[in-house]
Amino acid sequence: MNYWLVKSEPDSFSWEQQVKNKVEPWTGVRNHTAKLNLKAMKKGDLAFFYHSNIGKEIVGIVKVVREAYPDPSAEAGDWVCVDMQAVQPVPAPVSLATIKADPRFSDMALVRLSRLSVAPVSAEHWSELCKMGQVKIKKGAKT
DNA sequence: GCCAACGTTGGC
DNA sequence: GCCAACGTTGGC
Repeated sequence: MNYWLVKSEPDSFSWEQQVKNKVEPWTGVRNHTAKLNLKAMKKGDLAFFYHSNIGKEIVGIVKVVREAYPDPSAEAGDWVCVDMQAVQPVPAPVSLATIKADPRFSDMALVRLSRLSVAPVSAEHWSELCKMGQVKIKKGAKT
């Protein structure tokens, strides 16, 4: 089981839409590093849903329900997407400013590679961020 | 709206 | 194959 963080601009696709649609293909990744991360995702992996640009905070948790397959939105190239399912919201959204201010997270990909839209999260960071977000762990969301 | 970081493109 | 120029992303 691995943990991830995926970014989306709420203007194009928001957490609210993810919740409404329940399962949504995570398309549009056009960065090779991000693509590698998508390919490394396994069914059942969990990911933080992060709002970039507007909000700049972790607002929810999603689960990988379908592993990498060719991105139908790509006109050319071997880009991939996965299907994400909304699991639960983060009751107390954790902002980028908060994460940056905490030395514990100084080596997080989110901090170091601000432009990477699909990034890995260590188990330690995951459980710590869940605590900070006052996330009540549901089934399948083991720490 | 500006700027820094990063990726991509194109000339050599 | 190197590197400068340019475009895009995302934080501020």
